[in-house]
Amino acid sequence: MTTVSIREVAARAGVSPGTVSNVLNRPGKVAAATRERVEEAIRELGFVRHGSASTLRAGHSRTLGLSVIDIGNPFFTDVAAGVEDMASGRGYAVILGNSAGSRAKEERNLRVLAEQRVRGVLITPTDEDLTRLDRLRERGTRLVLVDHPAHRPDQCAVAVDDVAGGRAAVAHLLAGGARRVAYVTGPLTIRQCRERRQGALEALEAAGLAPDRLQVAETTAMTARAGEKAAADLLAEGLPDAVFCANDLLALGVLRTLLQAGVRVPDDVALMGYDDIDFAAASAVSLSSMRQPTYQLGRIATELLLDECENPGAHAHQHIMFQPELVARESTR
Amino acid sequence: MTTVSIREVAARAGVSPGTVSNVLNRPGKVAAATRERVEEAIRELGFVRHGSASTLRAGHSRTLGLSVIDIGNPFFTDVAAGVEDMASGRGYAVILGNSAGSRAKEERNLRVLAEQRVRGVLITPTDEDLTRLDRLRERGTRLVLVDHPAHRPDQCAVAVDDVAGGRAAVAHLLAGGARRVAYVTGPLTIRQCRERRQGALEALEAAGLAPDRLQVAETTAMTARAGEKAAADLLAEGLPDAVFCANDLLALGVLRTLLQAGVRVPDDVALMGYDDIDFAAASAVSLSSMRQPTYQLGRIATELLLDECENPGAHAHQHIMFQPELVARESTR
DNA sequence: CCTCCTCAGTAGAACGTTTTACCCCGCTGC
DNA sequence: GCAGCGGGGTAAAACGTTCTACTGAGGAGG
Repeated sequence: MTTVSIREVAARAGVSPGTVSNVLNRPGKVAAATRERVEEAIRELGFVRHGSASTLRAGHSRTLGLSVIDIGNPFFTDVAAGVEDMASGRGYAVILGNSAGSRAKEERNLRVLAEQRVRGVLITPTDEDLTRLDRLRERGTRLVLVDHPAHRPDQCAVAVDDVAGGRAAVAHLLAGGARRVAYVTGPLTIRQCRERRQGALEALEAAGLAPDRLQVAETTAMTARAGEKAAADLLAEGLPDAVFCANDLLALGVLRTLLQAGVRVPDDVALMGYDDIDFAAASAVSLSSMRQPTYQLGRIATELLLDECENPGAHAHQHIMFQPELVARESTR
Repeated sequence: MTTVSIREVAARAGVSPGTVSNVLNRPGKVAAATRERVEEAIRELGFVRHGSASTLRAGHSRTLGLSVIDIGNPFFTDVAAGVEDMASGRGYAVILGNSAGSRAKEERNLRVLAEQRVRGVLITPTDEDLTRLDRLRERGTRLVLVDHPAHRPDQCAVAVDDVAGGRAAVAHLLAGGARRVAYVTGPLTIRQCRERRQGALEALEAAGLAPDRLQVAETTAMTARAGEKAAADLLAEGLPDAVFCANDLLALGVLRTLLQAGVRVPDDVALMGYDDIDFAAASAVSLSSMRQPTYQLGRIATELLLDECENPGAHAHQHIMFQPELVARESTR
């Protein structure tokens, strides 16, 4: 219970508290002999630096905030794993916030992060109104957008080209012979969903087909359960030649429902997901999907953020855009 | 950049800093009129409490630590979702640590949590040596074990009965006619893996079969990839009647490899997983599994932890043990 | 009229670091 | 012999809260 402070370490090592602080933060500035004495005292007393005191005085912490849309989605856990690896390798802690697609929850999480005075924030925003993010930046919190393009030049962002992804996915379905395609998507307030639709439309146009060949089915969540519901609706309304889903969770739900209804995939209906989560390859009919470099996304975003935090002068803002990759499996054979 | 402090709020509202603090922490102690003046000043200035200063002075923070074994495993993300919901509902932030099964990484994460002076820690330990946890406790950090039974009475723990789970799983396989069972498991240093094996052996014994009917295949990780490798080995050595996997990720890997090799599941080999992750039901052959109340696990553990933190006097330590539930699907028909 | 209480609020000392300004000492160069 | 310098260290003032002890003001009770 009694927590040992820098002062006691100093007393034991026969130096001043300032020197202990130097050993902790700028070991080079301390003579080798004294440094060893201090380090020994630290070990003997089991001293652990009080992060809050340090943050308070130094004006910045060694924690990052990570705000994601759905922690249950393997896409985001892969991103989170990348973030966590990079951050903890550099001695930073990560505070996780799950906005669960709700803007209110996202705001609550950002508030918590602001109170904690995190050094920087990695965020996949739930919607397009990024002014509240500017407010954070004004208060000195660095920000990197993840899986979202930059909304202003003086900012880092790491994203994947969703229009290209949607285009490639639907082009693939059309190449397989489909002429009527359903797009099962999460809320169109989500940028990714809109852009993938945009790409889908471009693919139709490139094939000389009218835009109304794309039948849009919007769900309220991007989960397998929502996918099941959407598939049930499709069954009731009449099936298209192919279904393109805005992510793999939706696609797995669609797949499950279609198979249960005796629909053959891909013979009756071809199916494409998005994200290429690990489970896509293991599903009942293995799922074609658009692969994204998720883990890399997390790592690189974190690297940019830490660079911006630690070398504010030299830092050059970057807008990185990855290209997704088509992975064709049974569901579109 | 210039951060507004409690002092400026006080000046604007024409009160002392102490009163502002009271408005923040004990609104009841302040007359309604003054409180409103203060709240207005807070709004106008965009004041956000400095969490570190608060922690430093008050002696405890409003953050919890969560240390899990594998953030890529849906089992743990479900737990994490439960933790996050409960914690953020009560105004706490969650610092996430992924030990990735490595003890060294777990220790590094715990160190970070100690520095942050988190109010309490939720942890699924990577191994059985819990003395380092006692060290945390001595320093005043409350601790709740998640998916692990308590190692001492003065401590809360929320777990699921793994011996019963292993027993039920293998009993189910034996009831289906299997006489030789392979147990594909992660490192046996992990308690869950050992106890499920124990249960498996008990099931054999109850059926009057010798323990050597259980062929143990130990992998280095509990991932789909490790499962694929284990299945390849089984194929080389000669297949058993049934395979019981220590978790669903392993089982999905095993399934994928078996099917690719032309083995029919369940006709040639029956297969059981563990955890009943969402994806188990959607796999090529839908997977029988042992369901655990994951989200509840996270919620309840957090509730116990917060109770212990906030009412240290009244708190009664609890050892909660859930029972897993058998979910039979195609892979064991 | 005096004492005692409660209510509402204040002043000021913590909390454990980091940082700034400064000191001392021995050495170098002239 | 002395100015100048740099290495190694110290003292003390912050940082923004919370908390403890205290002050007045207004009643209530005797």
